[in-house]
Amino acid sequence: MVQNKAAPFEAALKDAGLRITRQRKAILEVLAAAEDHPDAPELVRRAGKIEPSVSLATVYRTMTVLEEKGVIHRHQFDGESARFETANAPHHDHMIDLDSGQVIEFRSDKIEQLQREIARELGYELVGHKLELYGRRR
Amino acid sequence: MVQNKAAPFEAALKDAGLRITRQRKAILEVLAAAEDHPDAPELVRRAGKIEPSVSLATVYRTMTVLEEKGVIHRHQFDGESARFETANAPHHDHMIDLDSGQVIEFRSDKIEQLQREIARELGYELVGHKLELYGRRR
DNA sequence: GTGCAAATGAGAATGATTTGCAATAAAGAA
DNA sequence: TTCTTTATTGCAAATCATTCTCATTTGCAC
Repeated sequence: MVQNKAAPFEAALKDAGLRITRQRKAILEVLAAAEDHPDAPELVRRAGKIEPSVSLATVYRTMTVLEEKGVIHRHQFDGESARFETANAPHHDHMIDLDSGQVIEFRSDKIEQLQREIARELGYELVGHKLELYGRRR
Repeated sequence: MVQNKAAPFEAALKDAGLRITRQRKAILEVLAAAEDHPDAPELVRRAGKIEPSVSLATVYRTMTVLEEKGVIHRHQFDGESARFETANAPHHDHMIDLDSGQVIEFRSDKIEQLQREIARELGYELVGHKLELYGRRR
C-alpha cells in the first residue's frame, strides 16, 4: 500500500481541532512531496492539479495556521517572497545560490553550539535563529 | 572643534558623484549618531528635526543608493519592516530580543570561519550571509 | 550668476500578504 | 443518512511597506 506522506500533517491538523479540507489536503500533499522550497503562487499551481479550487488566499491562510502549529517553516530569503517547507526534516540552515536562486540545505552542529553559547554570554536564552549563506558556485 | 560623524559618509557620496543635499545631510547625520537600528519612518522623524522637508520617499531612495555604495546596511528582521545602520562599524551579526525588539550586536570569528568552510564544502564561494539570533533575557 | 541634470515631495502605483463577507462544506449528533 | 453548527473557502477589497511618476526645486560645475 502506498504510504501517504501528508498523513502526519493531517494528523497534526486534527489534533489541533482543525478541519481537514480538500484544499488543505492538496496543499499538504504537495508540500510533503516537494524537494524544494516553493512560494505561495507555486503552491497554488501544484496543489491546483490535485484540487483545482485551491486559492492563493487559502494557501496563505493555511501556511499561517500550519506555521503556528509548528508544522511548517516560512523562509524569507533576501528580497524574495516567502517560501515554505515542512518542518518534519531535522533542523538545518540554508545556502542560497545567488545565480540560480536554488536553495541548498546544510547543518553544522558546531555553529548550532556556538550560537547557543553566544546567546548565553549575552544573557539570553536562544529561542530561534536564522542563518542564511549567500554564495556563488566556484 | 566638534567632529562631524557624518563627514565620511558625505565624502562617500561625493566620491560616487552624488549630490550632497540638505535631506541627505540630515539623514546621514541621524544615522551616524544612531545607537540603534531605526526604520524608515523613524529616520524621517529624527531627520525631520534637522531638516523638516525630509520625506519618506527620500529616505528610502537614499537608503537604496547608500546601500549600493556599501555605506549602509539594510536589515529585515523577521516580520518587521527594514531597519538601517551605517556600515562603518566592523562586521557583526544581530541578536534580537523577542520581548523588547531591542537589537544587540555581536561578533564571532569562529562562526565566520565556519560559514566560509561550509560554503566551500558545498562548492560555493561565500558572498554574504545573514545570522540572526532570536532570544529572551534569562 | 547661469544652466542643467540630479534630487525632491506628494501622491499614485506596486506587489506581497491579509481580511471581510456571503456561500460552502467538514464533522459530530441524531 | 440527514441535520446542525461553525470552520473554511473564494473573491475581491483592503493593508502595508516600498517604489515610482512627474512637476518642481536645487546642487554645483562653469
